[in-house]
Amino acid sequence: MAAALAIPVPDDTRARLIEAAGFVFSEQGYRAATVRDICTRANANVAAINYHFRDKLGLYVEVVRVSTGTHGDHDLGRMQLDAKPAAEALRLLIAGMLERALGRDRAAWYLRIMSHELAQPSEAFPRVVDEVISPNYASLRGVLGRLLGREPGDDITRLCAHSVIGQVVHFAAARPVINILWPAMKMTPPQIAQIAKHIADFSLAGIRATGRNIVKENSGKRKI
Amino acid sequence: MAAALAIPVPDDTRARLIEAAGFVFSEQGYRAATVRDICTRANANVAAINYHFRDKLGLYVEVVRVSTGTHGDHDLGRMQLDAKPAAEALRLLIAGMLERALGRDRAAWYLRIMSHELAQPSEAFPRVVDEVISPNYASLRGVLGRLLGREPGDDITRLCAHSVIGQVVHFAAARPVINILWPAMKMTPPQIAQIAKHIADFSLAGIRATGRNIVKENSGKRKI
DNA sequence: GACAAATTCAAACAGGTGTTTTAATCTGTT
DNA sequence: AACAGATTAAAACACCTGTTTGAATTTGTC
Repeated sequence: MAAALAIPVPDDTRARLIEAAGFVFSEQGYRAATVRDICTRANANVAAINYHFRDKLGLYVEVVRVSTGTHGDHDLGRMQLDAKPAAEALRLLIAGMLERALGRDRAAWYLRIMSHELAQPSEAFPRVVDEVISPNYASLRGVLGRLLGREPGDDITRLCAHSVIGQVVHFAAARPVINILWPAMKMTPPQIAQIAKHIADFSLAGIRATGRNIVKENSGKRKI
Repeated sequence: MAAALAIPVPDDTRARLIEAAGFVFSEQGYRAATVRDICTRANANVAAINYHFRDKLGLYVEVVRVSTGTHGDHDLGRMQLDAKPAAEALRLLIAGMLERALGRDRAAWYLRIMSHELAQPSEAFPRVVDEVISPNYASLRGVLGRLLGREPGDDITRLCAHSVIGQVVHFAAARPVINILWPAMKMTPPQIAQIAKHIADFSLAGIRATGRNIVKENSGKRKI
């Protein structure tokens, strides 16, 4: 936590480029971001990107690698989700994703870049899905499977997983709209915690009801 | 309904441009779409856009205007939501949004363009929010307010509204990722109906639990 | 200090973008 | 048929994109 504040402006060009690129890519997405903008913010020459990362895409995958390596599924792994009650694990997962997504530091890059990939897949899309989205999706399905008493691969489990992801991603990605529609919502830390609590409460009720209804309707296994 | 199928390829250039632009804008967003691509699909000259709509932005706002005028909040108004039980109204709202968003015809433009605006606001963003998003947001909050026994402007009502919107938008916008993570989900009409039912069940349970929990925690009015 | 490698820099490149221009063509009216 | 206006067409425009070039500068090593 303190370390992030201790390295506001790295001294070597390569690190400065990653820092600036992480911000710009997470703000505008891969395609809309321009190398000139990134280089200006990094106090570097236009040719620096091509020298250090071969091309724009090379810089992008490096940013993705860095942001997931430091704050991605490794973090989720360290949470030791399996050792906790499923409901507690879900609350931690949601709060963790939301805080990272709405923060201003490097930890925020990861989910914002993902939401841009959702809206407009880049050339690195297959790789991003495989290395980042897929494992996190699996973790979430694991927790939800325990809550539902179903397999992680079950259709019901998957539907619930997407309901949770959709809420988190929406609060992270739709901030410009929310600022206009709901001016009182300033996304301050306590407000973020409140949102996380809401999503968790809302989702846990939805998950429990979904499990109950499905069982009620059809007491066997059900496929869509 | 039948009328939409009766006009697959309009004969005059202006209409063909709107048709092609609606598809391209909803697929790629305002910025990533190119006028040359649109004109090629419309069998029109590159200069046609500037002649008929002044510039690219003029064509865009016209597409937005058309898609909301024919299938936007007017449709929601025609649903006569107030005359129905709140839970029923919510189910209709969700199913309506999802079908329009995942369809292939002009009705799909509207929500897809909105999701692109969320990820990357265009120059027309304030206008789009005012004329399209805001009224639909109000309709949804009205229904949710009835379910929760709260004002449409209440913080709890707003949180629930965003939970519903987030789920719908996610299933509409994240289709490329879902195709990879969940190959069995082909988004066929029956599957879309199943998703709509899931979101409605999930959300109704979440809404009821949210109302209950808030009242339980604090029996007065509560502000975040 | 001298040399070689690594790094930075300004400039230019090729390709794509939205837009404008100017002439050609079509359309409807007298 | 002839004219005037509306529409289309090809070409060029100015600007921005990512990338490359080749020289200047810095850095590390003997």
